[in-house]
Amino acid sequence: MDGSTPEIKRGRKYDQVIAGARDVFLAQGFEGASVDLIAKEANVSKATLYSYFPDKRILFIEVAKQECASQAERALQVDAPDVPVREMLTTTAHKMMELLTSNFAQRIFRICVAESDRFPELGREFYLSGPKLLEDRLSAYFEHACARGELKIDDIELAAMQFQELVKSEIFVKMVFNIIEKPTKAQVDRIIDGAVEMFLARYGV
Amino acid sequence: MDGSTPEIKRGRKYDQVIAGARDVFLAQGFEGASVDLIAKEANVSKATLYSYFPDKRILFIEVAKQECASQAERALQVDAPDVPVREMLTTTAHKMMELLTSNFAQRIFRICVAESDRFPELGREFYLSGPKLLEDRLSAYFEHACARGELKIDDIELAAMQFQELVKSEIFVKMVFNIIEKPTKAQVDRIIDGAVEMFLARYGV
DNA sequence: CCGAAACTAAACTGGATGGTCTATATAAGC
DNA sequence: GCTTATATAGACCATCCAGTTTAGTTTCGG
Repeated sequence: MDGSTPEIKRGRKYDQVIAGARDVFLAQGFEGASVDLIAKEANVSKATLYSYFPDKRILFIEVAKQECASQAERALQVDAPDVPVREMLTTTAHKMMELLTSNFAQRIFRICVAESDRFPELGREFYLSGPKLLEDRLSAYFEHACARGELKIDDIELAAMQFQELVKSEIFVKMVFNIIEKPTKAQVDRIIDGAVEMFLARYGV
Repeated sequence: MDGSTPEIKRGRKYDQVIAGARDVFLAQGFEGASVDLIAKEANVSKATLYSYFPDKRILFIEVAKQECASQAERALQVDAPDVPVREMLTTTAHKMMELLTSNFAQRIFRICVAESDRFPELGREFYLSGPKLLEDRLSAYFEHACARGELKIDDIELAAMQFQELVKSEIFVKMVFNIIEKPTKAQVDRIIDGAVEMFLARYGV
């Protein structure tokens, strides 16, 4: 989307390095990923890698930030403001669920949680490009819906967060902790219907 | 509580080892904690430590499991079945919030998330002694309240999970990702009141 | 086609760490 | 006081890994 990554770049194999690093970090986490493996995976020599990035940490946060930003944008679209509320909530919830249950989201979530002590800016990045982004989009929609008289909400931000949490409910937690592998369609529908119903009971007109 | 830990134990400095290991693992995670440091922290020689536990992994899951089990029991009490619903929801939410925002909970959550791939049983343990335990207790209460006619719930388990998620909403996430250090009283009240209100709007009579 | 810039493979350094081993010391029961 | 079980310090080993260096090779603009 932005054509060129600003700061530390130079040289033609930059993209290979990033791609290789992404794969390895995603699969193994920060500690687990060895620079040798990243270099091999990227089909690049270690020296080249180190000519781009002064050290492993910087490579890591570069990759992680990039990944957070790109993925969320893709998946967290919210319907146009004029779609009826129930429909909008349902489709948004399904999109969320798709993302939440993806292998990718699970992995990056785990890494961000684990490393957000060592890399404070990483936690922040994840939050902004995930939960916060969606909150903003939902808020914008809710604003319209309130104006239209379809919803009645005092604290719009709160409502947006609540909806997110309701959708995450159970399934995400169970997946993170390896209780289930993938939810069945029935499980998903139960959670989503429950979330929509609850939301409308509270904020519907 | 149980007097003696069953399997791998032998020798009189066992408790010291566990205590030292708990401190170090909690502060540093699995990889970050070196066995030398644990031994030093426990005032025990490395040889002694290895005479109790065949390796670091086993020491780790022993400690982690123990910690999951003990802490949750303490904090996740739910009011007696005859307390009015609104009151019960509010006090339970406050207890949850206390636990969720504690340094301890943050640390162990992070560790369990990070390591539940490497140690599948750990994730399971955490889930059972945390979210699942509370779900069961809430469910039991809700059952009574339904019978009493104070609530009307079809899917009680779902309701219990939903309430938990609503309480966790925003604050827990923000803390995990280092957006905020500790919530203010105002923030807490906003979330909890919002959760209770929403729950009652959906399931109140 | 030449020369600089980018890249490469692989050896190497230095440091950390899990786990073992040995030789010694304390403590308790007899 | 002697025996046995347990604990101790710390040296030691093998492994792994981040990061550097070197000596040689590819790529590509001019």
